[in-house]
Amino acid sequence: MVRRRVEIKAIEVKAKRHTTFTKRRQGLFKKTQDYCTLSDSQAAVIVFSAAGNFFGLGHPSLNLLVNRYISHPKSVFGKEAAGAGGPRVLDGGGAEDGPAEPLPLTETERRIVEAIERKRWDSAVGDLVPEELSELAAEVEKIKLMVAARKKEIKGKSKVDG
Amino acid sequence: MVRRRVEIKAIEVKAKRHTTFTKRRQGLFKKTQDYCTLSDSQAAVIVFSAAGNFFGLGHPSLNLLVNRYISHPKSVFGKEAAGAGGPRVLDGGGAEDGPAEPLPLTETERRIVEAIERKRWDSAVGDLVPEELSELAAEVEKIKLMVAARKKEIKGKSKVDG
DNA sequence: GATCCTATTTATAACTC
DNA sequence: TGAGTTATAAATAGGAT
Repeated sequence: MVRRRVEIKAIEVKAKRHTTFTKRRQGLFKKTQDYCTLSDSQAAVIVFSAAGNFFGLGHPSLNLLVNRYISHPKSVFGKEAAGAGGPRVLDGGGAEDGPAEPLPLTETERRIVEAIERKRWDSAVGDLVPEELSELAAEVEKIKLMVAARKKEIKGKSKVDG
Repeated sequence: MVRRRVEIKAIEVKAKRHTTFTKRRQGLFKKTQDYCTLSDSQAAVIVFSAAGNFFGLGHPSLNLLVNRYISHPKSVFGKEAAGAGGPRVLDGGGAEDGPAEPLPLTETERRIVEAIERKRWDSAVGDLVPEELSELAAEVEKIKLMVAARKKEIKGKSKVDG
């Protein structure tokens, strides 16, 4: 019965902390869904417990929202991002013409090129560390998005041009 | 003064809908932050308005959480490789040693390599014809599967953090 | 543990400035 | 527009089962 108001600080007692982790997550997810319905918006929640367990929710879907975020200019993955300290992304920013000389490749990019040339994707990926995997995963997402966009473009043209 | 309880359905009146969109987002973000503090967890929220405006929040950061999600086995990257009945394995199923000399690249592969080197994925993909798109899509699938497999491999080796 | 209960705290719909 | 105010609905801490 909520004997007293909550202090917003880490709950010391493990059992209580876990109960709160479970109960509040339910509340958070419900609020997120109500939010989308009421305001005709799209929202997603990503949660990782201290132990590393994953919980996620998204409307219409978590993957769609993550994709949308990744391709958004305000994300570090987005085309217009590329802040000084942020992780490097492909297509590093300019809508301008291609650079006169190739930009230096990251280690991950170098691995990919090598993998393609040797037709041995597996051997290249097999050595990646977690950070590189995340980078590669983000890059793959970008390719997927562009493939989808190109497909849409083709579809649109075929309707008009035959 | 909350004259009546909220019905969870799309708010018709535009002004009201937008007010709710703004106010509830504040509440959602606050709850998310409190949640992380109280239960010692990590959480992120991604929101897109109906008009396409982006709002995001993450603890410790949105990018970190998205990265963590992307590389998590339960994301789309992990799902497909997880099951025994999943798609067949990449790289032609051969456990054989790599070829002594590089195989000739397909036109698509050549495009990809060039794209990586120029950091201009978009321009490369933008010129693809449907057949090439299919090929690229297949390549992307292969990367996804190997990322997932590698992720699984890492997880198995390390006991992981606390 | 999960789920139900319920006294309180918290969030917020309508309103005002 | 956006930032309070306040009466009421919703969420929830601690208990009970």
